[in-house]
Amino acid sequence: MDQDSEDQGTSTSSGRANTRSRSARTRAALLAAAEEIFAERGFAATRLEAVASRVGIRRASIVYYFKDKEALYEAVLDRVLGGLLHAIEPVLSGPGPPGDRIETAVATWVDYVGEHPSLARILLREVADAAPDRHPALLRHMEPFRNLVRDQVVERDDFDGSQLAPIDPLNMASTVVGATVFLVAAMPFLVPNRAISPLSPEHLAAHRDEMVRVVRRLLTAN
Amino acid sequence: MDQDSEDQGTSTSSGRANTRSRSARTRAALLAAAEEIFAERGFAATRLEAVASRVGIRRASIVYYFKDKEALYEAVLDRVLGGLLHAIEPVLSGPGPPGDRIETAVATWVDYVGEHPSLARILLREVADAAPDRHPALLRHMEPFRNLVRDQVVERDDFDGSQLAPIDPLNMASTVVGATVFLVAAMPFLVPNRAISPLSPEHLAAHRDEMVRVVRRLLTAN
DNA sequence: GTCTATAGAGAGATAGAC
DNA sequence: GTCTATCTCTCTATAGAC
Repeated sequence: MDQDSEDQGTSTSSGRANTRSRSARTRAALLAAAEEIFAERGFAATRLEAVASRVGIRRASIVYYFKDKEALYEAVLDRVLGGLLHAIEPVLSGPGPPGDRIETAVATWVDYVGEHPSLARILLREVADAAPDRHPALLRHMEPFRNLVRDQVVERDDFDGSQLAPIDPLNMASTVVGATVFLVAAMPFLVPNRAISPLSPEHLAAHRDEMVRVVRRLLTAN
Repeated sequence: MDQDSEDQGTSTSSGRANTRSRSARTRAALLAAAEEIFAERGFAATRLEAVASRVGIRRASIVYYFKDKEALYEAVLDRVLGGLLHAIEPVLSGPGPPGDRIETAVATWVDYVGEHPSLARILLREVADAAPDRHPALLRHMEPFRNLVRDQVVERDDFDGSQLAPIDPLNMASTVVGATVFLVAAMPFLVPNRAISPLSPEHLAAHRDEMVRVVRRLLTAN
């Protein structure tokens, strides 16, 4: 989950100042373009031609940075999920009572996705791709998140000696995540007129509050 | 939205008893197979070869029933959304106070999707495909649903003279639909062991109750 | 680093026999 | 109704020049 793995060294040897820099910039542009296009079209429908041309290079040149289409996709997943983890992990592992932190994390999650619609679409597709056998690429990138959830559950058990609400944390997480990604992806085209707006701040705020209420009840009740 | 458009007549003329029947059965099998495969792989990744072979015919024979891949997909959408409408419309348009009917419709929705995981995946993909410009095929099939929602809103305004809760019905619907389809698609592979189970009855029941609570609060509060 | 050129594999669509 | 055969196009991956 290495957000920025610019690990092609600072130029192999006796590096000129900007040798690495151009490469890094092209690589970053490639990742950004791929993220958008994978999100909008899905893996199978994405044309490497489209990714390359958006960056201003030729299709065959992509291979200099990424072995093949799948490696590119994996790198995108890594980047996009790394960003999410980076946003959520600190608030979830911070100070304060577990319940509060979870609520804050949910609010953070909603805001983050609202600002990163690509993430919403990619999650939507990854989950749709999940099959009894064909585990989606997502699974390989989810361990940090699973650990976060597990730690929270453990902490909550410690913190609040009372019988924990018999919630399945995965059930809860799935519900919140699903509601948010669907909303973020769907609203822009469900709302008749404003074709382009990603998601109005009011809608997003209402949704965020609603999600916080949902987890609050789930964490409290029973 | 014609659930079963077996409108190739009862055999063109002087029909033998089963001529139409074989055709209809193949067509139905094709639709069922296509629904599953489109749901699991998505439109682009679906191979007509896979659909044909599951039905026991050759790829080229599909064209006898459906002009091309896209026509097949449209027919699948039509079928699957028709089934959903068929399940929900009566309870939403039935007797009783609007609020109650909406809550019952939500419960019906959750149960229906739980029994039709293909629908969950297809909705997930359709929403992910939605783009500022590229309106997904789904849009063309959604009018009946939009009408249902609109009628409910109107009725509720009539019924309950008090100021209606200032909820955006689309926001609410999107949240519920998203939460449910995501859960239905994700649970089977999020839960470690039981690789195959579509969704445990307990999880589904908990989710259904939760969704009903969510809409109840949204319809009441404010 | 980026390009041109091409190999090679599918996959959808079509024609026409049975 | 279903099949075989084939056409054609698109896209990925690779080789190698600059």
